[in-house]
Amino acid sequence: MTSARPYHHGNLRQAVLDRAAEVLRERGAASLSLREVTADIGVSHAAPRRYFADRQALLDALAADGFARLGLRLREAVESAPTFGDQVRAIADVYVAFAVSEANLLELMYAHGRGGDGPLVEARATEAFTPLLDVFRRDQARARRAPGEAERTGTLFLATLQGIAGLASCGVVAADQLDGLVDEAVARYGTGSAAAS
Amino acid sequence: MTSARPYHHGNLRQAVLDRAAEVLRERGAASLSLREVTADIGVSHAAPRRYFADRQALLDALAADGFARLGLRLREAVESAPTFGDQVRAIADVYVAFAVSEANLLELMYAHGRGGDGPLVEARATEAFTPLLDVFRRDQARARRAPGEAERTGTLFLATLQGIAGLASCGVVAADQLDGLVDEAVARYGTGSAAAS
DNA sequence: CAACATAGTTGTCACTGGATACATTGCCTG
DNA sequence: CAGGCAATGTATCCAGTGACAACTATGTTG
Repeated sequence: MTSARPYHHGNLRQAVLDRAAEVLRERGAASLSLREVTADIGVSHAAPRRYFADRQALLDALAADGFARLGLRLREAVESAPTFGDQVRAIADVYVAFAVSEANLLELMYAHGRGGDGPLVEARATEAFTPLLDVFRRDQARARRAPGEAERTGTLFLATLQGIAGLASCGVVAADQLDGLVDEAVARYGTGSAAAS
Repeated sequence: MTSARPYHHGNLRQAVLDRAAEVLRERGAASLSLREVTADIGVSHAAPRRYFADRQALLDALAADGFARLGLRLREAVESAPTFGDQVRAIADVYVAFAVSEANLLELMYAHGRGGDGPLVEARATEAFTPLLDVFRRDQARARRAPGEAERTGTLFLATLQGIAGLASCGVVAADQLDGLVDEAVARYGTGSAAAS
């Protein structure tokens, strides 16, 4: 292992993704340089080209991975919560935690939609939000509501969480206000049809 | 004073800002090149250095200007609406319209907070949102609520609007869902102290 | 072992942004 | 009104970056 690095890295694609994710988290997508990443890994500057056609492809992969991880966490959160209210609470906690700790990644994930080219990313995005919307769909099934209201409420809840996290990331919302905002959002959206009380 | 002299541009700073705003709107901050802007204006690429120390300074100025314009529109919206509900409605319309039509600018405005350096921008941001929060503060004054609740509700409303616009910009929310979401947000936050329901 | 496919390297080019030395203009003072 | 001087714009150079093409090392297979 201390011998000269083998010609074949063996897992270069993943190594590039890992290091790029670190840089992204620390300094943002704008200052993510392919050359720096390759230098850190210890390969030549053109090595990743085989796996990522260009810089944008690497960013796409990072965004897609981000959606996959976010979706997984949302799914786990929903599955581990018994009631609608608990699920809403768990979703809020998971989403805001993700959004705050990986603010740069989330920005990349969303900024990407405007770029236009990224069918994979878009698919991952809708897939990631499915568990969230399902929570509201199931709640709607228990009550009598206008069709489509679950999607609208769920999307509005998602938008609220995203907005909270965004304002927190950019400093408009102070850190000590964050929990209170999340609490209020959960209170407003988590009562659903069951807890009309 | 603004007479077109062959040598002294006379209004170079504003010309750079104007052209940069166009490029930002069309193609985003990432592909905003000082050289391209100066070429479009017809001066050399180093000319703006007198006014903008570097590229980031130009972006800062654009973001600050964006907050100023957004704040102005919010203020006008509030002043032209008589009741609390109307004001909330007007704020929502103005904010979402701004966020959708100037998505790249808004991204720059928010992304900036993370950059760290920008006291001016931060001041402009809080200033821009003052009219919005004031609307909720006045509503709170009419009702008896816990102190600070107005700020929290207002901030939550702002977060919701920002989230809606963000999801719409990146395609997670389709264009034909946008109005419905805004309507529901207004319904949820615009009833204020009057409708405790 | 020879031919081939795969994985990574080297070299190069175009472009971008920052820095600096220099030129031109117009004001300002003695 | 002449010479200095600051404001303004120009001409160049340098470093970093992404894209691309040609080359080389390694693994695989008949």
